[in-house]
Amino acid sequence: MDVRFYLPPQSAAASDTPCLGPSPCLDPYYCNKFDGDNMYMSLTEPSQDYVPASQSYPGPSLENEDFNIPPITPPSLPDHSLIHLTDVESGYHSMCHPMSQNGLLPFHPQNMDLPAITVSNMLSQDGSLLSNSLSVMQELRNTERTQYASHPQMAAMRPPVQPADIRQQGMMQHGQLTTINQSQLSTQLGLNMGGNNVSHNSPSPPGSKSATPSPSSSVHEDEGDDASKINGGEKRPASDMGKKPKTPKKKKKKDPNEPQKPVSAYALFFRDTQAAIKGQNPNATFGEVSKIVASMWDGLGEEQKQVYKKKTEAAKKEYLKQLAAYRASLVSKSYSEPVDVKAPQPSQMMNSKPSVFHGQAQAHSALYLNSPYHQQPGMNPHIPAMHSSLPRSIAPKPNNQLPVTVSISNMAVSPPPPIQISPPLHQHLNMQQHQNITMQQSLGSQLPMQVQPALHSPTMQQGFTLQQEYQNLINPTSTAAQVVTQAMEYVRSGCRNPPAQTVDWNNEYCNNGGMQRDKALYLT
DNA sequence: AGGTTGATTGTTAAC
DNA sequence: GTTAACAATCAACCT
Repeated sequence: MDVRFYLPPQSAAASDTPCLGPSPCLDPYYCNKFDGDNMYMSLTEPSQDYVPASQSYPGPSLENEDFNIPPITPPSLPDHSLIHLTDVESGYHSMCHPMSQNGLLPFHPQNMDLPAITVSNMLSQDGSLLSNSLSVMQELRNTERTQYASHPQMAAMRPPVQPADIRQQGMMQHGQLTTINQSQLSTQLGLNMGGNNVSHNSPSPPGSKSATPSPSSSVHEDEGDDASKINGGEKRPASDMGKKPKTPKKKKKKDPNEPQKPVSAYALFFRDTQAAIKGQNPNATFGEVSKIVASMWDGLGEEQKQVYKKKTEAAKKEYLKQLAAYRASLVSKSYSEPVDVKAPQPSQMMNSKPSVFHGQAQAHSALYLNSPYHQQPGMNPHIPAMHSSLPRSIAPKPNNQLPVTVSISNMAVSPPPPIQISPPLHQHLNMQQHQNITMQQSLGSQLPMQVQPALHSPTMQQGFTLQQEYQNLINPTSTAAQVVTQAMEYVRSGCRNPPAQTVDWNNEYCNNGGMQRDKALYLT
């Protein structure tokens, strides 16, 4: 019998993260504390800069992926000195992100018939950020139906049973679980549920096991191997258990440094909402949560959806910027690589995929127009082979459990290994340096490392580039401290007075940023 | 197809 | 041989 103890990737890092309560909390997700008066519930909120632990680390993907948006990491970091503050103590909690600092949720069981759980990242009806607080009236079990019974208005608002409702009904069969009253949830979220005030129970049968089955891994296996393993007594994939056969997913390998595509509006909504749902129903399965989120999304007002869509669009724009920088760095890398790599044989050059480079070069030709390198005929034939050697050898295998540098520069890239670059190649890096010139102007003094040879690594340069881009977005003239100050001012003002020239603080900080950093900190 | 989350498990590398 | 880290997979739903 093989007994495993699974330690979530975040946990190790979380152990030294101030998990905010009287006692240490090793679980970054369910960090519940009770200090006598307040119960703190940590709902670590996934965020855009959250890098999944199970991220693959493939070679550079140079295909024509024209849509990747990397995580955007706001420049400021949460002040963990405030983590113990309650709403009263930290005035702005109630205005914006009651738990954005650390994911802690003030919980006052003595004050309520219905304990409230506050969840961030929610939008108000008019599209502006509510305090991002979602006070979920946590119903005790079996209260859902009585809600409608005792509140005729709500009962009247209850829409005809919809498919999602049917699903929910099915989910309500179990009474053991904490009930989520979605109408109240929505109300607390400030979301216009469009009359879709359907209560959602997220039953998890007592003793229900994990939300998801654990199919056997199939890292190497083909479909045929699946059968053999299954027959060998291993756990059968859920797809074999009376469910529709699932098409085997074959994730293509991606460069870990490659900007990540922006997630859809729905995905953002899912991120924001699932934490609340899980907070209410820790035992809810993913499927149940997903259904609830979906029904909430259905009931979401168009304005609210638009807010999410705008965020997606903003992320898209940011992605395009970062993608350009990323691809530029790839090309720059490709120039530096050959130093230590044998020149490819002619046949290799023929077999290499010209599109790999050419596609990139074309896609970003504007970036390279000034590159002397590109003006040198006869150089291109080396490029494909250079790329072929790029992948993992250059990009260190990211380890999410390691203390990935928390610096802003790390938001999109992993710490690059020192790359030895011969002097001539530094010339070619000028291309990128040119791109980064603004970055260097403002960050140069702050980043003395910049002069170190290792930082000629395109990867690092890219990181700085992105950092600078982000900073420029916020306020081209701001220092990091000023940025933080602006953020704090904004938050204190209830997220209603975005500082001039700032990036969309609603999106980047008030709505997500704080939690993003919480998540990021857990990861570190 | 790929994104959301988290749990689980197989594989692999390191000791 | 043990252990830790990584990668893959699944759930329901949306884009």
